[in-house]
Amino acid sequence: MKAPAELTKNQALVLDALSHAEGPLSAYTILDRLRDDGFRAPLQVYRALEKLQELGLVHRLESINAFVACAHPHDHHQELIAFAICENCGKVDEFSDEMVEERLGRWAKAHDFRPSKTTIEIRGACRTCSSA
Amino acid sequence: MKAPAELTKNQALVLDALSHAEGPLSAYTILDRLRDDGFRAPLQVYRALEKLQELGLVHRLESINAFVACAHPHDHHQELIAFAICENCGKVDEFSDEMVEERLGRWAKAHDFRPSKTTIEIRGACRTCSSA
DNA sequence: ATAAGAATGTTATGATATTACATCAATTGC
DNA sequence: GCAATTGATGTAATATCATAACATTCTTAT
Ligand SMILES: [Zn+2]
Ligand SMILES: [Zn+2]
Ligand SMILES: [Zn+2]
Ligand SMILES: [Zn+2]
Repeated sequence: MKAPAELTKNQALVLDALSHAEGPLSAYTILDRLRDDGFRAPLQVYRALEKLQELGLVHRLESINAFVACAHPHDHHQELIAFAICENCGKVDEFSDEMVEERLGRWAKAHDFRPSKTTIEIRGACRTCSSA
Repeated sequence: MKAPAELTKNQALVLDALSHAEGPLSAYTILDRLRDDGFRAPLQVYRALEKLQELGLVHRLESINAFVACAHPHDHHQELIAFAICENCGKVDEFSDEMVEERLGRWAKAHDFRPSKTTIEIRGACRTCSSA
C-alpha cells in the first residue's frame, strides 16, 4: 500500500476531508469543503477519489452514492469488505467475514461466474441510534 | 405476493417492460420504452418502480442504478437476496444463501445494529461471457 | 534540454432522482 | 346521493451524481 506521503496535493486534500468527516461524504460535499483549497470542479474530486480507491484508502458506498475513508488502510488487501451504514447518524462500520466470502466464492465457482467487484452494504440503525 | 391483475396501469406497464427486457434497465430507459404508452416524465416510472419494489416484483441494483424484474416472485419473502451481475451482457442471477444471511445477521446482533435493507451485489463476468 | 506521461484546470454535458403542485379517480362515511 | 378522504396520475422544474472533451502544467527519464 502507498502511504499518504506519495499522494498528490488534490488526493491528499480529498483524503483529509474524508478522514476528518463525521461520516460518508458525497463527491459534491467534498467539493464544497475544498473550495477554499482551490477546488472548483467535480472532476477534481472524482479524479482524486478514483486514485484513492485504487490505493485502498477510500471506499465507495454504492447504496448511498458516497465515499468514506478506509477504516483499516493497512489491513485488507483486495479481500471482501462489508459495510454497516447507519441511516440515522451516518456512522459506517467496515468488516470482513471469512465465511461470507467463502460462500459467495463457492456460488461463483459453481456458476462459472468470475467476480470483479463485490458489494455488501447493510443499511440500518447503529447501536447508538437504535437504542435512542 | 400480489398478482399483476392488482397493479395499476402504469405499474403493469413498467413491470412488463422489465419482464421482457434482456437485462436490467435504468429508469430512463424504461421511460423511453414506454413513450408510446403515454409515459412522459421520469416520475411516472419512479413511482411505479417504488410500488413494484414494495410488492417484491422488482429489485433495484444499487451498484449499477438499474432495475430488474424479480426472478422468483413467489419465493422470497423479505429474506436476503444476492445478485450476480454480468458487466458484459447484463445478465443477472438472483440467489439466496442461508449461511451468508446467518453470518451477517450474527454480525448485526453482536454489534447491536438493526438492519433495514441489505445489498449484496457481485459484478463480474457470467459463464457465457467469461468462456468467450 | 527534450520528450513522454501523469496530474490538473475548466467548461460543458450527460445520467439519475426528487420536489412541488395541480388534477383525476376510487372509496368511504354520512 | 354527496362531501370528504385517499390514492393514483400528469407536468414542470429542480436537485443530485458523474463523465467527456480539451487545454495546460508538472514530473521524470534520457
Ligand atoms: Zn477499508
Ligand atoms: Zn447511528
Ligand atoms: Zn427476487
Ligand atoms: Zn455475460
